[in-house]
Amino acid sequence: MIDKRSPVPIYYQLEHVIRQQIDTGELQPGDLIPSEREYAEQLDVSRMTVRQAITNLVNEGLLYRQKGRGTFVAEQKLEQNLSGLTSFTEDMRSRGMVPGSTLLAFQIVPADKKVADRLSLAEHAPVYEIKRIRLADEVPMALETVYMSANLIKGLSEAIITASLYHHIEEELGLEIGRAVQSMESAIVSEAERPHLLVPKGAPVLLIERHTFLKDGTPLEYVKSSYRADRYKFTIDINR
Amino acid sequence: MIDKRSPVPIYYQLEHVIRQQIDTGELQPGDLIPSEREYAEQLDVSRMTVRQAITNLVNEGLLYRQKGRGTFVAEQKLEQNLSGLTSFTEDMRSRGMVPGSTLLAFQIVPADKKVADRLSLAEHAPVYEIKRIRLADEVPMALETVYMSANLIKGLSEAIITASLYHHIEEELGLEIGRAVQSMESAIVSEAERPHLLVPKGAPVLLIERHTFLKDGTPLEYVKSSYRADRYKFTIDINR
DNA sequence: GCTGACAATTGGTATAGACAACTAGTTTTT
DNA sequence: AAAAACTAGTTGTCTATACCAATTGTCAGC
Repeated sequence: MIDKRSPVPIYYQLEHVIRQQIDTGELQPGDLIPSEREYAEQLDVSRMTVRQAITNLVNEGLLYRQKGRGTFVAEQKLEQNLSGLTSFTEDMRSRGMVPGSTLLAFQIVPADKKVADRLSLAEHAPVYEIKRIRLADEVPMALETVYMSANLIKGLSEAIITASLYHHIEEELGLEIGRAVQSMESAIVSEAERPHLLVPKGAPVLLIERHTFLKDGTPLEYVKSSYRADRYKFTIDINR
Repeated sequence: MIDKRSPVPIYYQLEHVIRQQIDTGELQPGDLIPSEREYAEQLDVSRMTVRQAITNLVNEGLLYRQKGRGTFVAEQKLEQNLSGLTSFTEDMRSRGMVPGSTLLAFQIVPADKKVADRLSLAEHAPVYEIKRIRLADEVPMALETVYMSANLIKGLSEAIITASLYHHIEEELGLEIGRAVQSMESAIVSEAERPHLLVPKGAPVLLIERHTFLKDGTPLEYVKSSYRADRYKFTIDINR
């Protein structure tokens, strides 16, 4: 089970063992695990070594300690539902729906002041403007407009957009996405959007704006979307 | 600087000192901090104790270690704009507004099916119901309803709520908040809410639902809020 | 000038032990 | 019967020490 002569640190081996016992269900959420001294004696290692293994698992949120009582298996951690940073396609799939898309516009335009600012470009610099209706199970879910620097992402085509834009950026161009800042607000559907979203006059929409940046901080894209409130709810899981 | 007779653990005191030196700029990103042995000798404590302090700061991302070289101050962490998990009070303060609150209702009621489910309680179990108008710069910003198990959080009073509910839970009761799941959607203001929010008929609101859990997985609270769309925008920073 | 050996310094892993603080149950006292 | 004292077991903090592994600089030898 644990090999003291192995070059793999003992605390790391023990971590692995406990992690597996939780994975396989041998240890259930709420279960009391053996005490630190018990592990130490059983494995013939120092208590501090056991402590190091357990501390790491506590920091990961798999276990929690209670002074005077013992150490317990934490409730199952929810997957981090960062639907913000995943693509629309992944987002819909994870919700059990079939994603689709209708291209409304795909062109290179000079950046207006707002877009230039968001992408840290000079005004009138060439940017792609991509407008799409996003479908879920064939029904309109959102209206989306993407802006990206045409100099940064060269040679975009309609085919690439239809396939997977993110795949192209990360795999083909080798650009690494670092972080995204997303803001959300509530609004009433505009008359311009209404025919595309097929909602009644005065219907609420969730307005999402996203700025995506590469690992080195370069702005990659600026996206504005309007989601139908009757079909879309944004969920986020926050760990302290 | 460090008091060995203090009941506050030494490693915790040292953590605080280093954290402050980073805050004040005495230690800049990229700086090499004193070695573990140096700290140990200077403070006349064991190296392991120093290590514990540094390890915690490394886990927080404030420092990073390099074997054979030393320990360095990490690049400035993006502020985690988790406006979801901070309280309304903190959220408003960080936006430069003065938070306020008007208590509409504070009572113990039997949990209905939905609330009981969200809090993992039996139906009709006693829960606090706290309804408030949240103000920012004296103007209504949101309507909020909080549900909490009356058996878990005993002895709540109006005074405690008005002061700081979270402070009471974490400091006085010693409960540790672990994570929160928050969902957001767009909606039209209901006629029941309208008089409190002072918005015209048909105005959009941002509906936020939050479930907060303790470290051990116990549901702590279930909160429903309606934010005025004309005054509130939710921002989130996502790191990959 | 370059290379290799060496030493000094750093963090990484591990030991053995001590006492404090807290919890839960048992026993004794009141 | 209730309260208090005790006990055994837990995690929390801390010490003192040892050796390992990686990095860096120095110095001798070619």
